[in-house]
Amino acid sequence: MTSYLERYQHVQKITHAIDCIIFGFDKGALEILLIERGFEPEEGKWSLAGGFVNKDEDVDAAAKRVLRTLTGLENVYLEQVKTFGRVDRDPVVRVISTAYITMILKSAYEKKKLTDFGAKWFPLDDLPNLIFDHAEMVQTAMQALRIQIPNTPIALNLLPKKFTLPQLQRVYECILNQPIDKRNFRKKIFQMNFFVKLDEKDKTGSRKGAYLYFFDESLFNEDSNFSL
Amino acid sequence: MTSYLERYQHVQKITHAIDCIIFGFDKGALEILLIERGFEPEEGKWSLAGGFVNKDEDVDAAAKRVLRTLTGLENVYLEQVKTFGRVDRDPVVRVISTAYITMILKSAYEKKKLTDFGAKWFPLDDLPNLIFDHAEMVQTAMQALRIQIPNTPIALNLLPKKFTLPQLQRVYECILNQPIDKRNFRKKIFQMNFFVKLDEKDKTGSRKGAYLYFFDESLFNEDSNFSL
DNA sequence: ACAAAAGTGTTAACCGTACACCCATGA
DNA sequence: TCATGGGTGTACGGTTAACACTTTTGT
Repeated sequence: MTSYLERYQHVQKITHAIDCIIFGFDKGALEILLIERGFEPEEGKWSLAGGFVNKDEDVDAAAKRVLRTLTGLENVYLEQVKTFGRVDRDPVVRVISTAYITMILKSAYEKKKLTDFGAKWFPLDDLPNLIFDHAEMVQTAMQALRIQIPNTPIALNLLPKKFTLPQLQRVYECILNQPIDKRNFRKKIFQMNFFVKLDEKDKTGSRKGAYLYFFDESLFNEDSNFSL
Repeated sequence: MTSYLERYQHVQKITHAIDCIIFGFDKGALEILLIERGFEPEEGKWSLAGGFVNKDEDVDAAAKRVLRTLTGLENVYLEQVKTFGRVDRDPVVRVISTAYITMILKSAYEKKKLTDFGAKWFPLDDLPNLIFDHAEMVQTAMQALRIQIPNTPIALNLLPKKFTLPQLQRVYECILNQPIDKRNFRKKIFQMNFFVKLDEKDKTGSRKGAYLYFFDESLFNEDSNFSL
């Protein structure tokens, strides 16, 4: 009987990458953070924020590391979307890449880091040419997002702790790419008891001002019937 | 400016595996095909059908190859579930593994191959101890399946081309793990025009016999409003 | 005073769900 | 004839979707 290690002797190893679809929300629109590629092939095109997985590093941890390096943020929302494994997806080197959806607060990251890395925000409906299969990764991420947001509160990661209902509705409209009826949207909010209304108003969006709300995690954990 | 290849010089490579959650349907119950592990560690436990991805092979192709080798079947339904990337998921060697849902017709595969590989069918509700994180893979696959089957016809891959409605209902009940009302189930079937009723009956399940149906792919492609 | 965004209820259509009996057949 | 599984329709309740006007306030 051959030993376990011997069985692995002949096995081929492959570079494993991660790529992050980093979503942000600003001025009423969804954006994605991209990095300009400074070398061939595909020089001048843009790419998702990515990196390679080290031998002694969890794949999820690699995604966190890339996020931290690029934005200075810890505890970012991260979710695996899919692994892209075509041999020719990178024309030069064989790389298998696992794509992650991530969401960051545009007010919170370290802007200097982004400029160091040549990163830039692009509105979702006006993306530049992307390298390799990164456009497909974005498509796949959007589909996954659209399926999930009616039943989980992940979209809240795009807004500050305190947010207004018009802001939240706008986030949903951007992700679903369709208008939502204001009254029906609020009706659903009010059916969930973990959206807590504050006495403060945010006046940046209108003269009248909109009430601020926050999402009570512990109430949500007791009764997580999320539906929007 | 460093060349592209130089940039990859230092990058660590990792063994990449695929593992297939192979579903089958037999005698009114869902089953999974497992392989007995004949070597340490975890000797005597069972594992999903897996294999390694070659350098010049698409990840999807590796999954197809494993399926073909094990069952002799081509054109099997295959769908990526998730990539499992913890450093310690295999205690001896670093292996990243992409899990696939697959469905095969229990009447169609080559039985001899299965015995050659030490493979065996297990009912879903009575699985043996699985190696590594394979139990988690099965869990994840079931969740993914349950979400998908109301809106896609993938569950039909578990049945022959011609099938009866009681059979199909049973498949849905097994995957969702709950009884379904017969009349409501049929009402939904009849709303979709791509389920075509034949004049033949299948008498293996009852004295009266149940009408056979088939799923018309081309009608489905025209109007794919699948809902069950 | 007016422009601009926030906030508020009701109704009709639709969909999901519950439910019980007859039918065909082989043993 | 009887036991077994196949086949059929309706009514209720809940959910979703459509819809218009008033309020607040800064300029």
